[in-house]
Amino acid sequence: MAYWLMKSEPDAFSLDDLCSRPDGTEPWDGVRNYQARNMMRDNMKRGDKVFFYHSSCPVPGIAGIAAVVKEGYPDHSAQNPESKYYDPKASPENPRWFMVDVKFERKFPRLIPLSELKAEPSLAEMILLKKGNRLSIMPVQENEWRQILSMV
DNA sequence: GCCAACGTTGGC
DNA sequence: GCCAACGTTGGC
Repeated sequence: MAYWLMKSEPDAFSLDDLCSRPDGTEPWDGVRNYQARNMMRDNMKRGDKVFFYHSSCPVPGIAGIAAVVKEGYPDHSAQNPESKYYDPKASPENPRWFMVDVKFERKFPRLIPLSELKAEPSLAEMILLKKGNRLSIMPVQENEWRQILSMV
């Protein structure tokens, strides 16, 4: 089992939104970055755990945990001209973009702010904290996962 | 709203 | 294949 971190803007889709979905499940559509796509298409497996990160908000940070419940499949929003995620280069033969389904697992009693993650020496190697990183989906090491859980 | 950092596009 | 221009991300 692997660990991941997925970013979402809470104004658009928050951990609470995920929790209130039927079955607590949501397709992670709209990712239009090849590195992130490849992770969803090739690497994220059913049962993997995900930190749900809130970005572009007053206090960015980790809000809780979700799990991968459906492995990579075509992101059909890319083929829907009505969708804001429409990509004219996507087709049934070449879907181009992929997504996974994630399911709500747990909301932390408090959000773990980015500032605390930055201040924790043992997290110095986290991809999230690397200068210039813009990935919206990234792997998390097991020791990083455990460290962050201890900060909840 | 600013801006650093990075990704993508497209002319050549 | 190079690289300048442009677009996006996301913290601050």
